[in-house]
Amino acid sequence: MSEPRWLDAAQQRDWRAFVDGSLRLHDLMDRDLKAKHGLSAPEYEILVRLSEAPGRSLRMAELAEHASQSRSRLSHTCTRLESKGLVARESCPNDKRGVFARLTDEGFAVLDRAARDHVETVRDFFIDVVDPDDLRAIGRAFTAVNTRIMSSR
Amino acid sequence: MSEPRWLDAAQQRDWRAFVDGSLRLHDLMDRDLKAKHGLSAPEYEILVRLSEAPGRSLRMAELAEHASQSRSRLSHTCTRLESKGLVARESCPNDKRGVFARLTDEGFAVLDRAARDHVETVRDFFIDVVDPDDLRAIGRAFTAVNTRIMSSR
DNA sequence: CGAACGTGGTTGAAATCTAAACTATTCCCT
DNA sequence: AGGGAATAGTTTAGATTTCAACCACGTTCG
Repeated sequence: MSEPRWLDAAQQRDWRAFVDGSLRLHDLMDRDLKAKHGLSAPEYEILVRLSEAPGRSLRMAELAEHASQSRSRLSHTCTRLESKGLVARESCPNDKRGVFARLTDEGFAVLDRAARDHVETVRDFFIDVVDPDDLRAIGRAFTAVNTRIMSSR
Repeated sequence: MSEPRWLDAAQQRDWRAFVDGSLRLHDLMDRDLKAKHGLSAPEYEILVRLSEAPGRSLRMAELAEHASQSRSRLSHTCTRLESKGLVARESCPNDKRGVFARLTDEGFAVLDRAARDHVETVRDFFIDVVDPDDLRAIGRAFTAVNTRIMSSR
């Protein structure tokens, strides 16, 4: 039961700044999307990933992976998106267990409008206040974090 | 209705890496704390802030601010923490509307144990996989983000 | 003074999220 | 072929979070 390797003062400051900043930033984006387009952040994320997939369609499990959501949560969220007419579920011919989620035309239209506003907010509160070198550092760092987390399972 | 200033490919990669990485990282921390100490991330955050306050005690509004939580959420969470015996509510002598949240000795003990494990996880999945220069960049960047968000209200 | 407004905090209901159980299908192995 | 383990996805129940309404006290100003 030895003493843990505590962070030094600078590491602690940096880690805290990140925890705080990222929480507030996510929160801000969520409110912004909700207020302007009636989409929560996770919903938006799902639409984005679908829009980039071939045929604007993905298997549920794959979509969950891309959108960093649990399958259960994805199921619920998709049900909501479906009832709003933004996403459609289609069964998979090969694998009878499988289900595709497909972005509808209306879903695409909603996403298109939302993305236009969203990018401005991202610039306003993130890109424009961060030094370009620091932005690249963030990209490197979180790519490494993602790799680390993936490798842990 | 002009074309928005979309992010370029590199900015997009970096922003996405951050969104993804930070989501997964928060999620990981939350699960880790829950599994080992029965504390959710927001609960842990509250205990940390209280432990650092003079008298291990803060006004609710101030605590909400420090912990980046809505007042309503803080109220609910404190009620839970109180029923676990980790936090105590005390009324404020000066301002009869006011309420102090104070960390109990048991709360402090629980936090102490949790923090020892938590710091190892933070190292394992963040500090140790990020270049020290990039860590400083993250500190700078999110400090700026926090400032920007604060100034917007 | 006292009426209007602002602040601190709580509450209840509705929405969302998590964890575990469950159904259906496919895979693997003998 | 066929029985058990694994995978895909959903569902249910319970916990947490949000949102708006609310109560109590304080502050301001005519």
